Amino acid sequence: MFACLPRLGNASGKSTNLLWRVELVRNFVNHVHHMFDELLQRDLSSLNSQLSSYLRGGNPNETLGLFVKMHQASPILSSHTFTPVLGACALLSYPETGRQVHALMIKQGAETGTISKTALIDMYSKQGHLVDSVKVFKSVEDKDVVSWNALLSGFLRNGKGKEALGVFAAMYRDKVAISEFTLSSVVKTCASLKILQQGKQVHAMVVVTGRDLVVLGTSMISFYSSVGLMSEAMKVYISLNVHTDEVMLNSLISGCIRNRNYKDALLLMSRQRPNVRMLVSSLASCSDNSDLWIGKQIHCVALRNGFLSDSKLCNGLMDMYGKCGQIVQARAVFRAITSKTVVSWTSMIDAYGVNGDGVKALETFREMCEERSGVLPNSVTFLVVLSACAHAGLVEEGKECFGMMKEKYGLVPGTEHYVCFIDILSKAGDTEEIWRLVERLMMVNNEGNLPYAIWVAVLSACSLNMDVTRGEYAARRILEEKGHEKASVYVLVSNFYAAIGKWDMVEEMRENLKKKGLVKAAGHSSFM
DNA sequence: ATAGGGTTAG
Repeated sequence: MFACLPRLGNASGKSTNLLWRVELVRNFVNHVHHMFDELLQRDLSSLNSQLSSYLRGGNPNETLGLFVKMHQASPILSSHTFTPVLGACALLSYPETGRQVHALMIKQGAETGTISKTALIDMYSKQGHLVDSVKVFKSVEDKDVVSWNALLSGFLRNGKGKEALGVFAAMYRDKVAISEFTLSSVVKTCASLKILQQGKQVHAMVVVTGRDLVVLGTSMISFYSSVGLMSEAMKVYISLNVHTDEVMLNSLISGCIRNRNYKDALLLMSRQRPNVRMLVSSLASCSDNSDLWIGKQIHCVALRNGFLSDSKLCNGLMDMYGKCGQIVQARAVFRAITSKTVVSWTSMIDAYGVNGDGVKALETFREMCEERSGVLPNSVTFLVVLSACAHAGLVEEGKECFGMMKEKYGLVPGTEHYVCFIDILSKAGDTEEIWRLVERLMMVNNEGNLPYAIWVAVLSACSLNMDVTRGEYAARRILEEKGHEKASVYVLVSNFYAAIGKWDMVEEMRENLKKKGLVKAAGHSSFM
């Protein structure tokens, strides 16, 4: 609506513009009147459905824009206003907008009721604010299956698989009648945790309930693919006797490629016209497997079908070439992209970074930061830049970038950024500075707890630099950590003690491993 | 109000 207003910035200059300025203000006032008239003519419920239809059409910005105007025009809104608006907030990832809407809901008394609260649970979890999500869930008086499902998928989305299973168990205890939404999320949880037994049990439940088999079947296929059981995935596909569902076929094809079953992949690919989404997910599998040959085949298919104008596909190609060490090819794809997004730039920087060319990575990063690139670096960009610096031992540049991230771009470093930065400082041999950083982090963190990954980074820095005192402190923190009683913990700590020559402690770690039954059989070659 | 494809970056 405001797009048709003249730009006030043009009014600068001579006094002859005065008349024009008056005209401009008059236009503006007319415009506002017009806007109010328009709003008054339509009642709240039709505006609410307009909000929903913007959201369904994939235009969260339009939803928020209309909402702001509605809020200005009339102070009272209904809960049907807020649910689509929360959905838009969830999509847009401006963390504070959702909170502001929540505050407004409380002010208007519109946050009560299961449906409103479920929308809040969903919004907070999609924003990564799990704590708030759980808080809202606890406040729901009449919890129904949908609010439970929203909580479950929230844990899943935020990488908390174990907690998601805990929610499922709680639903069982509370005798909640589960739905196909529940099953779908639980199957996905089993896939992310790679737990075969539970996944099979859920498969049985899917068969018993017998509803929505195409969607649930697709989940089952991707579950079996992720645990490496392609024969089971294939069985599900055949038993459903639905051979043309694009989503299901894409799931099966990318599973085949991930498990290096190229024969079946090609066979299945011939059952549908190639589509961008399928090629992109296949490319991701090629990147993981460093399968340059099949990656090149996909490049050819994309070329023949005219898909090279798709920037997402090009990003996938760059990533594949980068991971396969083909930096020249990655660069060629990058140069040909007409509208480079932040992902394109980040993929290119990372391609240089993983190939050890920190200088080229930084050069590309600086080019990206110039205004004419039209994009801004985000937190993933900084992560790949920092990891390129760590990899190539570019200490000063790494420090500069870490500072720039906060000061110039206002981005908050996450655990991964700190891990990378500690790695950089470790390359400089500076455990003093690492320790100052750790102390500063412990001050701001509640109860002086730091994420496990940070202590791991500190410990390996201490191993590298033979810092016995600080290393032993980090080792203690790591061993105290709950839920990390895995072989990798003892191996990590044991490697530190080996580095500083404390062989009695190395032995103690080995004893710990034995006591907990974590010792693996020694490796041996497989020929007879 | 919740659910299917490791769509692209670590």
